Amino acid sequence: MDAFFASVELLRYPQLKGLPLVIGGGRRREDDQLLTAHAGLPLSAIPLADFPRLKDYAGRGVITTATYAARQFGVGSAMGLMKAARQCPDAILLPVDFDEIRRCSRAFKAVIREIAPVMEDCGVDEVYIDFTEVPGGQREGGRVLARLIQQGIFEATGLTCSIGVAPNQLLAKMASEFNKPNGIAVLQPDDLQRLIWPLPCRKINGIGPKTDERLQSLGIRTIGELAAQPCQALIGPFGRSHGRWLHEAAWGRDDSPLVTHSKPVSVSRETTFERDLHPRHDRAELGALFTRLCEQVAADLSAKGYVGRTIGIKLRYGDFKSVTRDLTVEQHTADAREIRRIAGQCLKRVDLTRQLRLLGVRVGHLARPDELASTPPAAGKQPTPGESLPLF
DNA sequence: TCTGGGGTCCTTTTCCTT
DNA sequence: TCTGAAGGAAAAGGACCC
Repeated sequence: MDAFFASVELLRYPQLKGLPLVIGGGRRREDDQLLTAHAGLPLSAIPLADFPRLKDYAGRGVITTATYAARQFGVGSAMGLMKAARQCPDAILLPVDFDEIRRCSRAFKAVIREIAPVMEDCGVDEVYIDFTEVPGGQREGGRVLARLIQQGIFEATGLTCSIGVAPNQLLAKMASEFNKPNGIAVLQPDDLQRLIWPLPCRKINGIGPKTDERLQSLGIRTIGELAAQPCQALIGPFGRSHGRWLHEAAWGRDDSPLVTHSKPVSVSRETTFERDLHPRHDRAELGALFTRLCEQVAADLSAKGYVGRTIGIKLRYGDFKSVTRDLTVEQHTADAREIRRIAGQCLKRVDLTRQLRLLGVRVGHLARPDELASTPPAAGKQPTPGESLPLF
């Protein structure tokens, strides 16, 4: 029996379709002022007229998502807000409503689990589902079950979604793009040459801008052209592992199983400043931000029930170059002051003479506190005793 | 000119131990 | 005691995803 997978993607804010509207990444000071002015109201209850237009907004950020009306002006996900403002100055700029997104995310996953319990969670708005063992999962090649799921999600959340059904995850993901925003596409194994090969390589989940650029420089633009390359010809420029993967992907082959249970690898918080800050001249401001990031990471760890022993920092300089430093210690922790202390040690190993645009704090090597009770402390570097002078 | 935030995974380099 | 090889863990960077 074939395995069937479906990739479901929620289309956010469909109730606002028709309006040129974008959702901005991150929470800005203006958003907080707006929310304060409408104290107690959920975002959805604030009149649209009260939100700023892109042309009135001057600041850093990117677009998280945009309605189709806004996309007609050439704005779309991941575009800088400044650039978007030039393309579509009258678009309305909404802040991200994290609470609402989390609520919808939980609701739509609950609907799916009820119908098809073997599910891989891929973020707030995407999942893979194994149809194989679901009664009736094979009817009309999976279309019947997909329709049932679509309907259930709409009833629970008022949101539409697109679903792709295919013999594996790689193809299901691509199929889900075929009939956006509210469609179902069923891909059979012999559809590969007709429907997949004409697509640009970038459509393969895992081929990003860098790999695409290198493929283009080799004269490879479509998935079909990639498939026509002997595997050996790809191993040369891309290495054994990546080259083989590219070849397999072009032929629609993917035997990766669904990951139904996973534990987090790391927890982090980072923030881009409204203006670049200098470690010396803006020391007080940076110090407060640094402490707050550590407190947030500690709170996130506690909320999730984890402790970690690799503490790291991330800096982005004014020229957008990033560096990271981390330190693994013996004792796991979720304590904000301890994280702050170890992250402070990491700070001593980076160049602090240049303007910074971003600062982040990360904790990895996670474990549950009850897992540690029975195991001896792991090896790691002991923090130097006696240090603690804050750099910011 | 512009480029968020929170993640995962992979590769390469570095450092330490045997 | 010195040296080199080998292997593992940690560190750092980069690509990618939603």
